[in-house]
Amino acid sequence: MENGWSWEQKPLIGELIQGMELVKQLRVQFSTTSSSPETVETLLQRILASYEKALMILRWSGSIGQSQIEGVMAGVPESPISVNVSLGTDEFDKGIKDHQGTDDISKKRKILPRWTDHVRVRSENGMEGPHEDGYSWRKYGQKDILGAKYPRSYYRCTLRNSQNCWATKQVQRSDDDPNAFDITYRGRHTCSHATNLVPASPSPEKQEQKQYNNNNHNEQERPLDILRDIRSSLRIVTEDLDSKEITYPFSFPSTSFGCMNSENNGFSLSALDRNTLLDGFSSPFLSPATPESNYFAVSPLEKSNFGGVHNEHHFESELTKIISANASATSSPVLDLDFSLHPVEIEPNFPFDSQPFLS
DNA sequence: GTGATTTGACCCTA
DNA sequence: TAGGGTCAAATCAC
Repeated sequence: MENGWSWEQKPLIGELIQGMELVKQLRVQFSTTSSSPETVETLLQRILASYEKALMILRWSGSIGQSQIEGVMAGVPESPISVNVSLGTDEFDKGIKDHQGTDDISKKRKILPRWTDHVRVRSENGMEGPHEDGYSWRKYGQKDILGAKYPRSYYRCTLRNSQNCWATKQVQRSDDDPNAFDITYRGRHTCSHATNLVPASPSPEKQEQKQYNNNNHNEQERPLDILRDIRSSLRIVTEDLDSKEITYPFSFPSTSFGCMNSENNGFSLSALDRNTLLDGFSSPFLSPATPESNYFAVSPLEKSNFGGVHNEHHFESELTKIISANASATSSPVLDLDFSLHPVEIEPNFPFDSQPFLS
């Protein structure tokens, strides 16, 4: 990055300003007797989201030390599932480049857009079965990888032919932890499988998430409870920090929101896609509108922020900052951009109510 | 019989 | 040219 601040400064400032605005609103809410607890909680969540993102932006720019981040990350409970997201703009650019000409149906290797979702999944029973991610995959190959103890398996969407869905994933058992699987998603699902899929016999994880989603759909669970559940169902992996590989619960809606624009040879989001995407983020943190994921999502206010982003690539970068806690941990492809996310969390006892903060 | 998996060969990229 | 990704025939499972 030629300038550590040039590109992320605006969103950072935006997040901080928004956080302040929300705090002011919160103060007003506190001062009015008519405000419901839900309203206050919603505002709190949006504030948290803004500050989390601001901190992430700072972290990307190297302005915050890892130790500080780890400090606020303390206290995150463990779960069998962890998500490891690594982002690379090289991959993204490559994806844009590679996708050119994918319409030709030659027998040459199909060049998929190479944005990837790198996920590490841990399986407590050691079985290679933690890969339920809402999609149906067919294994089409296995390969011994140089330097890897275990072979890499290749899967593609079973709806490849019927719905022309070219999403693939690679699953490789971790060398150092045989119970862990590194899953790399390539390409995006264009099929409708995920939203229609009803697993015949869902795993406990699935059942748990299903129940969780039902709660979301019924909107019976209070947002903070949801947030607490998300935290309790996720494990933040802090391993491998030396290699700068970050780990953070992170995902996108499974809904396909992007498309390649062959005219300008770039990644773009159609108006419909944008709406679809943003609608998926329409409620604070969690999106009942989206069937399978639990999101730390963009608040409605942030829609306007997105709207202010003129550069589509930049818009995409904004999307990568959306933190998601997906109980299934593997279901949502993520752009593989070349910067790293680092764990960020606001301390639960952050003194929002302190006078200096509110003033 | 149908669909999924395995596996060796082929092809592409770096 | 080596290594990784995909194809497709053979095999397996239901």
